[in-house]
Amino acid sequence: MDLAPEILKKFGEKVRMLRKRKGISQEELAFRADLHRTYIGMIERAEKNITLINIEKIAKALEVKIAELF
Amino acid sequence: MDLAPEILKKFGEKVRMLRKRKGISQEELAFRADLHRTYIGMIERAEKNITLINIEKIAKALEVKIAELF
DNA sequence: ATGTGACTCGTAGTCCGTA
DNA sequence: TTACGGACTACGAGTCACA
Repeated sequence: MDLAPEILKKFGEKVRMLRKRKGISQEELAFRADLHRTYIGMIERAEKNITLINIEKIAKALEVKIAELF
Repeated sequence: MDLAPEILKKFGEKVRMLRKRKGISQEELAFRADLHRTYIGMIERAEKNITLINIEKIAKALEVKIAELF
């Protein structure tokens, strides 16, 4: 991602907020979501255009509904 | 996509439902979302793991919030 | 009006590191 | 613990011809 669209920024911020609320690290979230450590960081920094399947994985790992991420 | 995960099926069905409710064709939706006609079809049939940016485009074209798609 | 196979190309996503 | 980099592979984006 060269230029981060608003939607990705919002999503990343939301993930970061919910992750911190749960008091876990990016690494721990990555583990729970079965995604790579560096990838979670990229999502929070809005550097990647995440796919639906991974959105679901993260929602489950954060124990929230997908709709709550928006 | 070889084997369609549940989340993609649900998403596709939802898009199709909302599109029909608006009484527009895949072609019309594609035009409004600035996406290709066949691509919309693939999403409704859960053949693609759609990314967040395109989810947003479709939500806008359907005039609903992203959260309403879940 | 929609489904499908085939195709190119860019990027999603992983893995190795360093600071 | 996180940011960021380079290199890599897999797969999503996007289009077409035809059924």
